[in-house]
Amino acid sequence: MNVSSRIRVREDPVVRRAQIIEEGIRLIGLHGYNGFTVQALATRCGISNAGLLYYFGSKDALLLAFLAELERQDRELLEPLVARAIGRGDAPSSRTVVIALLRTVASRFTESPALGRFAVMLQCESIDPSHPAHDWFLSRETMAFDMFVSLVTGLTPDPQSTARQLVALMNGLAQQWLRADRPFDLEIEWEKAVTAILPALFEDESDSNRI
Amino acid sequence: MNVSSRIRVREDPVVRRAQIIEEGIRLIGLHGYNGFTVQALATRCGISNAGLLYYFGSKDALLLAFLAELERQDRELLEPLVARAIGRGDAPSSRTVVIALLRTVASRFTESPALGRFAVMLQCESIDPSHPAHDWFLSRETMAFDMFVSLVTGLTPDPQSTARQLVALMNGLAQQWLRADRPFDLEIEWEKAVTAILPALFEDESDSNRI
DNA sequence: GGTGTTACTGAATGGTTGGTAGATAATCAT
DNA sequence: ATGATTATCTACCAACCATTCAGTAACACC
Repeated sequence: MNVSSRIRVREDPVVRRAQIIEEGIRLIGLHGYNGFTVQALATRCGISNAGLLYYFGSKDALLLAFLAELERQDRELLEPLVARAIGRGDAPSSRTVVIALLRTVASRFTESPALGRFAVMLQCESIDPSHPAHDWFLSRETMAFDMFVSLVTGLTPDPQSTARQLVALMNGLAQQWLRADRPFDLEIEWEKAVTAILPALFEDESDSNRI
Repeated sequence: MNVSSRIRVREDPVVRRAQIIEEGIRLIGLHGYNGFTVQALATRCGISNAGLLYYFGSKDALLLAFLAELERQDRELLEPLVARAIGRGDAPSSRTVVIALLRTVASRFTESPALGRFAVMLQCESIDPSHPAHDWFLSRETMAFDMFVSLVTGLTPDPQSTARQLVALMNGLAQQWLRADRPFDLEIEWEKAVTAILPALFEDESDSNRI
């Protein structure tokens, strides 16, 4: 099955790159890295196999580009909030900022499900130490964990465990939501879960740093 | 790379089947169904490609056998507890039985990590509707969810959400534990998490069915 | 020790994979 | 128009994939 049945279109390289990355993230989110083929991505972009590899020389290079895009979007969305929430690292974070940050963590999924699915899928697939994204996700998870720890410090007696629980909950809920037999509202369920795990966050009393 | 360099060994079919299933679960737990090859499994079992398929005629048939084994072990471990915990469905479950059941859910992982890894891996990979295990895991998750709902009813004001949170937590914690950069004690963390999500379960007051 | 059953092998199947080389056509600068 | 650049194509490759089939050797029983 070749592409020549259609007229050859020559796309602006910037646009094509963006298209490849977007569709690639969609495909890997669906089938994982192992279940994903260069051919399938090329077809979906309306170009040939070789045409695709003209931009990204190999399957691994494609994966790296997708991961970079994930990191870029993450940073773009979270960085300002994290900066405000963690601040100098000493001062306790303002509760409203923590709440905003936690909300954002969930809305990332509802606002771009394809990227969320991509992250969930690869994070699981890359448990395998020989997976090309293993190290990447290892460091990503470590960073996320540390971020959560400093976020909940002062709001819970055991920040390590609470942080771990929050990370676990977000992943687990997202996975349920993606399978979505009888779909549910992810943001509402996430808020309920955070309330259960971190009740101090929503208490009205002004003696905030107790517990 | 063929097998003939060694003397041909003829194994008891029952033993060989068990070996194939065990090693297969190990391999899929590592690389997922898509990243797993019939050749690799055969090699690891010390037989040829064709020798493997003499037992299970196709890659899909292998997967079904592995899933059946997962279900078998699950049932063997959980069924007596579930029966005691749910009972007739009307009577509220005794708290000690619920606690025991929740503990078992976690110790499954620590006691046979390979099977746990297999379940986690496939559950994620099978989010894809075209994955051969998609339907299987859909019904499995539904059943687990319903089980948890009837388990926590009477112990929490919102059984649906609490059940969802417990399922999410178990999956999320297990995934963190499997990646295990700085490993942690899964059973302890699970107990902490359950305590946070379901505090009524561990309260000493005897007016158990409140909240 | 011969015979039957069956666990297993080697070799070959056709299809798919990621990747390469050289040709070609669309666009741009002049 | 013309020529240079480059995005994309066709054609091809070797490796790998799951699966098939005709044999072969290990064992059980007599």
